Amino acid sequence: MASVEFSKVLNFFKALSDESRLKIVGALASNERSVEELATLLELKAPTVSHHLAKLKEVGLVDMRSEGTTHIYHLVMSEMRSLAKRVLSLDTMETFTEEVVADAWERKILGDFFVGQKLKEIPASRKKREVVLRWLVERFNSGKRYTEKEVNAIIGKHHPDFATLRRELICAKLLARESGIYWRT
Amino acid sequence: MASVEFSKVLNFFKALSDESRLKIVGALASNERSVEELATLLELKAPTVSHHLAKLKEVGLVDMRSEGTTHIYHLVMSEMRSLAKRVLSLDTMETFTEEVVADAWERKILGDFFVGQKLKEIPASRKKREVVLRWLVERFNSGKRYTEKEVNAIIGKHHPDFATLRRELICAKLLARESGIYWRT
DNA sequence: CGAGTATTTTGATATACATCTAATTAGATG
DNA sequence: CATCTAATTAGATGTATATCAAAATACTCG
Repeated sequence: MASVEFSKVLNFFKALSDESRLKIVGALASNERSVEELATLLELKAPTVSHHLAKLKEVGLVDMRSEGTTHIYHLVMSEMRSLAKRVLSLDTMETFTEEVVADAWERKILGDFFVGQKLKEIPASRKKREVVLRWLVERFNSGKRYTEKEVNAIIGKHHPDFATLRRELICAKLLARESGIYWRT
Repeated sequence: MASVEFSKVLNFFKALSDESRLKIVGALASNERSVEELATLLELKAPTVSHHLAKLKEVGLVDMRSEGTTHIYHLVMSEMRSLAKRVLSLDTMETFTEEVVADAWERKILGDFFVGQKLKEIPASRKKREVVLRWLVERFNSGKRYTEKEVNAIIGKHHPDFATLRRELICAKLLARESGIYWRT
């Protein structure tokens, strides 16, 4: 379900969505610093800072080197940049909700409004109506030309009010008409 | 305390640090969508989605237009880009922990280890010792040259173990020495 | 090895907030 | 105006997690 890319970006945001952690990153931006040092700067206890640093380390935004018993943390700018760059990309974001799911809505609507081939009623909302219309227009062959009678017959198989639906199809630019002849756009 | 810049960036991260909201952004990346549509896509109830959209709108990442009773939301890419760009900047981050606070740590150490002008003990940790040494070197005039006896006397006013401290000052490159003569670097 | 210091881990507490249902508001339709 | 649909708001509940104190671990030095 959730791609690895998605989790990575989500964890990046989670890591930086805390006031203390963002301040830690700020403090490390100018200098590497020890835990106690950060605790003093942020007016927090050492265990709290340690906890935050662990989270930042988990997503690779900071790293540590030991000097005696002192642990000195520093930013990993490459990771910072790489993640921020990814966020900038529309392409990346689009993958967050997979295309498969993209039709879930339409399928639901069709399920709601159809019993077999019969349209129960014409949806009131424009969005839903559009889904039904796109389904309807599939009953027509691309390229083929239809008289109004033929159009009415085809639509009529699915709902009695063929006139309204025909008009809607034109309005939605799914069908085109010229001097009594209809065709798919 | 917290600059407006800081809050802006923090709220940006907070807004995107939730799985559902990140998916919403993903869904809106390819298309504008209604509340109900998003609810179907994410398998959430409409009120939940509404709640998330309100948060995203608050930070300016999405905006809305009404069409009948339907509210259609869309991404505000300019805001997205502007905020993400800001995050990339080291300069921005450095302002998160203000410079004023930057000395808090050093002041605390000095308070901990000094009683008046007297150094209670030489800090064991390198970091703390360095702070004390930087304070000590301030007792010397820049440019002036000192004999070892003079150096010992000055340091001796603050702590009996002038020999250790003198060596440390050299080692930390705060004082320089050549043929028995010392000066500030 | 024993004492001291820096850090981390553990456990407890409190707050923030994602989610849901139910109730309300607002627009459209007949 | 009554009704229907879409959205939002209010209220309730459960989960996640920031924080701290206390205990455990790791390293240094005499």
